Amino acid sequence: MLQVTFLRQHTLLVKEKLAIKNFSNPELVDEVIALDDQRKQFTFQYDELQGQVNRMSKEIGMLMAKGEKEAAECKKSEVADLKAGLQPITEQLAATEKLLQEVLVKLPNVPSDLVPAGKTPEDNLTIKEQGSVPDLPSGAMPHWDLIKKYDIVDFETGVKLTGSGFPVYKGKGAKLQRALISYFLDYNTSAGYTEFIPPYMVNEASAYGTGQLPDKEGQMYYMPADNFYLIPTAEVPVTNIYRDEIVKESDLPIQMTAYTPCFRREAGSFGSDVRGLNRVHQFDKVEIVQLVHPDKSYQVLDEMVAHVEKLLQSLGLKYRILRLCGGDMSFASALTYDFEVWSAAQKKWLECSSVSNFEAFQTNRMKIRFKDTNGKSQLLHSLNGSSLALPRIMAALLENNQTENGILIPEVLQSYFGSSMI
RNA sequence: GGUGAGGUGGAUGAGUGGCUGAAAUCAACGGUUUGCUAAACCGUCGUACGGUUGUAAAGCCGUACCGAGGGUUCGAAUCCCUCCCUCACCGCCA
Repeated sequence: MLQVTFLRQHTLLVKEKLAIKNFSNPELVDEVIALDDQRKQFTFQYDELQGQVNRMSKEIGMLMAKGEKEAAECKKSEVADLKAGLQPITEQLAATEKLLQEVLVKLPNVPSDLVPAGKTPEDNLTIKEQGSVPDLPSGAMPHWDLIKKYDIVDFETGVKLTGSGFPVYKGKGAKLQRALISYFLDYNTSAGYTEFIPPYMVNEASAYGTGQLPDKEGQMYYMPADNFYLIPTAEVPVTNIYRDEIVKESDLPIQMTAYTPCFRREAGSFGSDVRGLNRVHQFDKVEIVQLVHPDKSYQVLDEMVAHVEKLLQSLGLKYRILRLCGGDMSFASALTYDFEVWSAAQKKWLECSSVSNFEAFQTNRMKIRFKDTNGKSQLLHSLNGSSLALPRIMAALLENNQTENGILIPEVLQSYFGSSMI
């Protein structure tokens, strides 16, 4: 959620920038400002009247104490008149505030200056491409065949247990998941992130805080009996840890990491996009989240990108880094870098991480603040990224590392996995 | 699931209709002093919104907030209703 003062100060700029996100209702910005003007007016009127009521009530109390009943009764009727005038103002104020809020949440975050214009993923900017394509043996297979050959992931049984998109990992497949999770977490914690194991279900307030609600409820699994949502990413519970908190500046930066399963209801695409592990309803992911001083968020974004990049390098995967164009960015993000790994057998790029700076967009909603050196509270900036999402990493590892004798396990994983081959 | 108790500022905790935006203690912050890994003393110490003064830093005034929402009343942390949550014991269970 954008801040109204920011919209007032940079009205034109905001409209220009929102155009880069292909936002089609720039007049909503003016609407917000007009509604806020109204809000101020009604607030002023309400405060004035209510102040009078409060003063008179005190006087009545003093008159009663002195035993001047008649004077008190007289005042009471005066107050009654005032209160009659107060009621419509109260209603108008509430209505205006509600409307303001409704319009405000429709405005996406303003993209940073670095964001390229564009509408589709083709317009994303490739920042870097690195790593080599391995020479695959003849008869190289895509991962959905490899997992059958080595019997490490079983989709059919997943369908039997739950439905499509709920894979069952088995034997070495399960072990490899565990190895990846442990390796990723250790990598993150040694970089200074604190590990968390959060709940996998959240309440409405948390889902609202990170922007899943309102609007995107269809993308989450919902438990009506308890009004809980299954988390689509660890970002939701982890960022909400600091909801409604004011932290000390000396406690910054706050760096958190968590492994969680992620649950996504989203109606899938079609064809090879959804085959195998490319797109599933339940998957594992290790997430990193930072809450930082607003002056530092872009520096931290670069650090997080470098952090994820080194992790991919350590796995020996060919990857590329994209700076997302306005049209492909999420609603809440100001700047996003996507990481994609090369799937040698499918001959396509698979997204495995998305690292974003949300500036104060999320923290404004969640009221995550810090006290600056002058003792004033200011919103923090929030950032998050995957480090990393497992299924596509697994797919790429299986495909790129297949040999006639089996699948090679990257060196950094071997101590976690317990052997060098599947 | 059953029974009971309760939700007050960073923490503990007082406060059952007006002088309570809220005692006290602790923590935190600033200072003084003595000195050595600390004590004593003094001071400061919630948030949001609105108005106003000021170039600004900041100040002043007002409004709201004592789990959330509603009600009674001239006036509510205090009374009533609904909801949420926490704790304890019991039941069930990993």
